[in-house]
Order: sequence, then structure tokens, then C-alpha cells
Amino acid sequence: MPVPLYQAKADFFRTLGHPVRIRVLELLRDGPRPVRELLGEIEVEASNLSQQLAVLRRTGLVTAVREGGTVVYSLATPDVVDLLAAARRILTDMITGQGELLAELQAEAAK
Amino acid sequence: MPVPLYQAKADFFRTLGHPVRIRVLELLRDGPRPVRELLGEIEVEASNLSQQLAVLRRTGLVTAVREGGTVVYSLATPDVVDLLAAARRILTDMITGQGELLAELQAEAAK
DNA sequence: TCGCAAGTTGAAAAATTCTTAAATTCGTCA
DNA sequence: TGACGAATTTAAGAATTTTTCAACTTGCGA
Repeated sequence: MPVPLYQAKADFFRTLGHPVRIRVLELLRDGPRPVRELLGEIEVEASNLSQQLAVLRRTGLVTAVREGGTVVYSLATPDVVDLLAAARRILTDMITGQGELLAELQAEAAK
Repeated sequence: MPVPLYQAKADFFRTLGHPVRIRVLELLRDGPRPVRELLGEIEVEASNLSQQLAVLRRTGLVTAVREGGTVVYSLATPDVVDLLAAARRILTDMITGQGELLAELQAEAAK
């Protein structure tokens, strides 16, 4: 296996390795959203959110479209949903029986 | 959504965000392997590999068992395979039509 | 018991990533 | 045109990760 490939994979996962970015992806799961709205749901500075959005954009996980005064973000591919689901399965396994996080993960999976 | 949850998710993805660690998980996909063997397939110092294995162990993604003189690693859960597959789907989408990485990803998916 | 091979650990240096705040761009409206 | 709101960009420092290297176990055979 050539080097650049798993480097690319690692970069990809690293992109997901940030609370704000994960949060954004989960919010976008339900459909496109303007920055203003994201900002309302994630407690973080506007410039910081913008920074994280830039990372997601660069990676190609999300796309941005300007609509008048606001910018609307969406998932670049619905496959992201599968990925987040697979991650949740593993996380559930890992935490089973010992974490306060367990209930939250299960509640989320059920809805 | 409470804070610790997506922090945990982010941490989880960050764990995958390292070339050596990704490499290890992919090798373990085909079954348990002694460190010595992993070392043969990944060009990295023994101590460095050991560090990365420690990260995977701490996260609970892999488990280690001592067998005489060697230590054998395995995936803690087969769900990891799904996760890697989902990641590959997204990566393929993202690169389609424009990367040298594309052919490699497809070849890998086919085998 | 000695010595060697397989792995791991700890700590410091090197490299990356995050955060923060100021400056900037792009539209919209008066 | 001028001012304002929305969002992004940039730069600098702080905080985390990675890498590296030396020291330290553990098991096995001479």
C-alpha cells in the first residue's frame, strides 16, 4: 500500500477529530443551514466557527453557497451519515457498561 | 446535546487520525498479528509503533495478548471494519475524477 | 545465571493544531 | 456613496501531538 493513501485517510479522520466540526456535521445531517443558525446552536466565537467550517470545506466534507447576506452550508455527500452511524456503534461498544455517555448515545440512536 | 458526548466522538476520530494507527487497524482487519509482523509492514521505529499501539489500546480499539516472547494484537470489535469502509466511500466520492488516489482506493475496495 | 530479542515506557525536542482578536470582504439598504 | 451586518481571513501565541532516544521489562535459551 502506497504511503499517500493512508496519509489521506488519516487526514480525513483528523478532520473529524474536533468537537465543533463533529457538531456541525451532525447539525447538517438534517439539512442545509446558514452560518447564523449554526452559530446559534454551537457556543463558540463566530471566527472560530468560521475557522472550523473552513477546515470542513477544504476537506470537501461540506459545501457553502452564498445566498444574499448569508452563507448556507450543506453536507457534500450523504455518506457522512453512515460514517457517523458506524462511529456511534463502535463508541457504544466501547463505553458499554461503564460510562455516563452510554445513555446519551443510545437515546440518540433511537430517535 | 450535552458537551462531553461530541467531545468523546471527536476524541475517537482523532485517534484514527494518524497514518500508522490507520495502517495498524487495516492490517488487523485480516486477523490478529504479533508486533513483529506489524513492524515488518510499517516502516517506523519499534518504539514509535509501540507508542501508537498504546494509543489504540488506551482508546479500546485494539487488544493485546502476550504469547511467550511476542505480543499479539487484534481488533477489539469488528465494527471497525464498517467504519473504515464508510470512510473509504466518502473518500472515493471526494476524490472522484481528480486525484491520483482514486485508482488506489478503488483497487482496494475491489479486492 | 547471563545475555539477547521483543516490546514498552518516560521525557524532552520538534511539529501541528487551536484559539483569539483584529482586519477584511461581500452584500444590502438608506 | 456610506454605513452596517454577516462571514471569512490572517497572524501570533498557547496548547496538544509526534517523534526520538535512552532506559527498562519480560521471556527464553545457552
